[in-house]
Amino acid sequence: MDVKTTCLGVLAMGDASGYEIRKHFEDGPFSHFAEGGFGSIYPALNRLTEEGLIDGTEQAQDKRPDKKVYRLNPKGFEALMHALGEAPGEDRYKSDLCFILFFADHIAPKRLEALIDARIAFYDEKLAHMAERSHGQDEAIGPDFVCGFGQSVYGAARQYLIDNKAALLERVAAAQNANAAE
Amino acid sequence: MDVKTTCLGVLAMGDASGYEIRKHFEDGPFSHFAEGGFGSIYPALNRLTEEGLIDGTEQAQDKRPDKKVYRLNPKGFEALMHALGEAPGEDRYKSDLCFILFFADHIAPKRLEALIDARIAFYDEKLAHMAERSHGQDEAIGPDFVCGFGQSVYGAARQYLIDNKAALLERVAAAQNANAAE
DNA sequence: CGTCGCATGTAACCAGTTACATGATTAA
DNA sequence: TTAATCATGTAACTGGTTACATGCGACG
Repeated sequence: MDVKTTCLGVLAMGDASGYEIRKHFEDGPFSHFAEGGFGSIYPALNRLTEEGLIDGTEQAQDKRPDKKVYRLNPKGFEALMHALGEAPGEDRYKSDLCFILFFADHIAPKRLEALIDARIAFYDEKLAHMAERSHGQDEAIGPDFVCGFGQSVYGAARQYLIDNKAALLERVAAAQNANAAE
Repeated sequence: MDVKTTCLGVLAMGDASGYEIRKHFEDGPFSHFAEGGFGSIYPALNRLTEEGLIDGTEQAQDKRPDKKVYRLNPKGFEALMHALGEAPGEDRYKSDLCFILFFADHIAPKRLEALIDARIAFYDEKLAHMAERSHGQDEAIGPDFVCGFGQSVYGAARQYLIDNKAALLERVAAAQNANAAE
């Protein structure tokens, strides 16, 4: 799924400008499994327009820069459905934190604690943000399911960190003391 | 964390050839949070050698192609420690499956079921693989912690899919019937 | 007889990131 | 006055993927 397809997906949920699409990538429900900055969104939107999958309308705004609002057209909808029909690529998860934690025995316990606490706070924020969105029985089936999935996964990650932080810190401190005594 | 740093990390756990490093990216504990194919590993190894961070030794093998086994040297270890000391980038998670599921109401229930079942099977495999590795009380503190984290997260994801599959399928079927009746 | 595993590498390509360019409004 | 939000875009870069090139041994 490249940025182009992801933009198509955002536009299927409602018309939006490039700027607004990026906000969806940052905040909205898409943020949990897709990404993209300005430098990829604007060119993607232009290419999609060229290909006749979306239509852009310039809108002048009061006390704001003009914006171009894009709308998915039938051809674009078809293209999205086609992408949805293909075999999904594998999920990819990249985590610098895990990489660092993998070498925990070489890191100062203080730093480990700060790193883990920061991550717990991050999950707290994410979860609070997601909880306020899921107001329940609107008929958004897919978004509900995916949002629940995200909550479930983030919740488990958060809980693991909370439950195992102290033990990790202890083990690391013990190992480093033993090493220093040698 | 680029491929170079990740290679340094793998080599910190023991000497390895490029081929073996890729296997670690695919199978080993690194596979959950790092990636890299041949096309990025071999050039990375060559650059690391040029920079004097690792040393390569050619080893002839019986009935096998020769291999170059790399070893992390003190300068390389320092470089790894330095990378570990920097602020970690944000985790990034990219999921085609979530994107597809987000539009569940446009997908045939049969396909949804197949997609979800395949993913559950995938998690089963991952979890089985991880469980067999964690033989407990070896002193690998960091790997243990990260492995536990992975198990926790994968377990939650798997459980969510199992628990919510039926409800999703039902809701989608109902929505699609209502739509067809219109 | 095919294809999988071992083993290393290069070259072309491409997608996406970063930095730059511009500029008004509004809140701290 | 400083920073943030709104708003769009380009150009350079870079990192990683894909495809290609080569070749033997083992297994089914």
